[in-house]
Amino acid sequence: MGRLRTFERQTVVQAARDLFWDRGFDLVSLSDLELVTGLKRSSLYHAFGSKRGLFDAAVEDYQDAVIRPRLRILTGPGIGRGSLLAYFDNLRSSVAALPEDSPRRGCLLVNCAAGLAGHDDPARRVVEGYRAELTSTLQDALRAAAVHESGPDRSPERARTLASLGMSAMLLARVNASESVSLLDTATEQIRSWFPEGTEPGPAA
Amino acid sequence: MGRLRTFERQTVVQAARDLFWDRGFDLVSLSDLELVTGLKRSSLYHAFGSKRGLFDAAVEDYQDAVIRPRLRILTGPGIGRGSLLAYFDNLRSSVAALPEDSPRRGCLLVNCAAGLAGHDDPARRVVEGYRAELTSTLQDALRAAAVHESGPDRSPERARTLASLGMSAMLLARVNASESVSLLDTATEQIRSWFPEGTEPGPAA
DNA sequence: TATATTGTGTACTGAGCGATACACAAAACT
DNA sequence: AGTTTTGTGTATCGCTCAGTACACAATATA
Repeated sequence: MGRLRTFERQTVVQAARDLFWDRGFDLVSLSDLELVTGLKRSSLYHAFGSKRGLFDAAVEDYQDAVIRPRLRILTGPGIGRGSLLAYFDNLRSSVAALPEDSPRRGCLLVNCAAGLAGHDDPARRVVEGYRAELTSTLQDALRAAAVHESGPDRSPERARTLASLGMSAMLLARVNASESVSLLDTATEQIRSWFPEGTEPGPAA
Repeated sequence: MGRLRTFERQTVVQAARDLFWDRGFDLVSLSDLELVTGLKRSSLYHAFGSKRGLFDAAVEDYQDAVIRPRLRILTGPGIGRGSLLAYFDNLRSSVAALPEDSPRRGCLLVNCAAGLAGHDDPARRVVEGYRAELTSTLQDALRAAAVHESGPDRSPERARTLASLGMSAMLLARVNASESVSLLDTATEQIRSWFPEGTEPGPAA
């Protein structure tokens, strides 16, 4: 059926994703994309239709390769206090470990929230989906961690607080990395204060 | 000493500010600025030197006209629980009251944090200054509200939590206004839970 | 091997960008 | 009144942008 593709789609999408992650949609040009992908315009347009098409593919890959693996920590085995702590510890590493000028600092979707999503409905839906999934996943873990609590269910407010600390940390990751880490540490402190050590059941009863 | 200016500098700066607020630096063109200010390029360049110069003036005006008046609620008389509640109530109104598509939704500086400030040092410094001032002002009010508390000083973590809720609310203001309001309500709940009613001294002893 | 089909490279388009050159307008000074 | 100084309008600069036309390359099918 004709000539075969000589590049791996995923490799190209990920190179584009890191560039969009770093600079945002508007500040990435097609020449930039040619450079980082090693492809010419014609190939990019042939495969993705438009700059926006490539961006959408990059966002999808970002969700698959970055967001969801991270969220899976929260839903994994031993959901509850431990998974909440693991989630924020993981996030903390991803801010603290990267060099000051790494393009992978911060969060592509948080950046979208302040940019594209303000006036672009598809982008808004993606960002809102991310926020909703993050909040509800946090809430599930919080409820699981609170099984022995009496009184009203505090998990909705707690989920909002933790989600806010996480999103703000991503927002500040490129502005003040150490403060970003402090926000994530604050999330950890909050979790520990809500669920003191020893609250959780061990791995084997 | 020559011909007099026929426009009010502040009027022009504020028109530009609202446009930058709405769309961000990159998505505002000089033609847009001519439209909203009613001035021609030559006058704009004569008065502000460059698009960036006008943007910087707009950011300064934003701080003077929007940020600082709001922060002053926190430092005013009766600093403490009441001023904290007033601050977040005021913020809540500014999100809830504006129409869905108002250009004044969200926060110019929060948007900068996710955009310009990632790669532009002057912008980063402005955003970081804002964050630092917000956090320390919140912390002062929290400390004042906690004068009767014993034990370790919890105001640093509390300030980070409240600042995060505020920044996240601004971040989400254009994505999901009702969730933005919920975050601000969560901040209010937090304040009330830390400082139950009756904790505060009345206006007159 | 011939043909159809698909991927890639080169060169270009029209549009919009930020910025500027320069003539003209108007008011303050002598 | 004449001169100087400053604000404004017009027209245009060079550049970069996203997107495209088209020739050529390569491979699967017949």
